[in-house]
Amino acid sequence: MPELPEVETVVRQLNSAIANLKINDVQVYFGIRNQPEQKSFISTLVGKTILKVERRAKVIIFRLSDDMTMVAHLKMSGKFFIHLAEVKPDKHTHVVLRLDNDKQLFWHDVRKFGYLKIMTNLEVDDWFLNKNFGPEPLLDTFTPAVFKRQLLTRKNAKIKNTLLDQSVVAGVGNIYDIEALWLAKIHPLRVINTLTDSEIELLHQHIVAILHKSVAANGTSSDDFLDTSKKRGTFQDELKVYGKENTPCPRCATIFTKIKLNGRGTVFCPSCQI
DNA sequence: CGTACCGCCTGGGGGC
DNA sequence: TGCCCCCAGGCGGTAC
Repeated sequence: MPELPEVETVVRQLNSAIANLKINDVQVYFGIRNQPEQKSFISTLVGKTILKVERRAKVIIFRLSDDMTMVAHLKMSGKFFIHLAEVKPDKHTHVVLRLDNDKQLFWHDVRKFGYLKIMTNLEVDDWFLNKNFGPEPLLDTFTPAVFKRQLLTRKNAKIKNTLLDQSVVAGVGNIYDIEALWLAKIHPLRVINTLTDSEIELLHQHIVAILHKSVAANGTSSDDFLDTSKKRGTFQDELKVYGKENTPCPRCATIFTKIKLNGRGTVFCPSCQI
């Protein structure tokens, strides 16, 4: 489940591998979510140059020539692969871009939740405004005070749910949410209103630290995340809580509990997360 | 308005 | 071996 570190890993690789390459041909093997006009999808892309690749929240942004932009969301299982010209698509490859230098960019998505969408640069600005994404947690401007202000926009909600709200903080998903709460010793059901300033500061510190560490490890491949070369990240080796229900807490040896919160598996220590 | 929760989609794993 | 059911979850849409 790609979150900020996994998306950042993909964006860096895309940017170094395909920036400044021209799109010479486009094949679509499956209808693209949010982009029903398949003909215009293809005709808009062909002939454009990929100027650079960026990230905002968990969205991948391909800046194209002629003031156009393609955005992509990996959702659960979306992947970009960079292949040489002779590699053939498999049953889950939905789009292939043939690029300069005999490179191909594959859009691959088993569960089909992800999307690609093409807009003009004017449209994409509006699209992002409408998303109302919160602050980027890896920027210096994401201070404890900013974090507190963002949290207080949802003062009666549970902290576990609130960290997943992309308008509060951009880029946190279920894995880093669970891990950061354990590191900060905060129970996932705590209501925002009840958090002390020192708890908020501690949580802020752990969110920033874990995201940085995971980016350095090329993300978490506890499920099926792969980078653009089909390589796994390594941060799953450093997870303390996610996927470890019914095993002892490394801090206090109490057996981890698992509950479901808004349909998401939530593992925590019932003893030292208060 | 704030908050909670369904459903999209598929492969993998457990139970029998 | 095979069948069935459940699980994973980001987030848009919707209900309350």
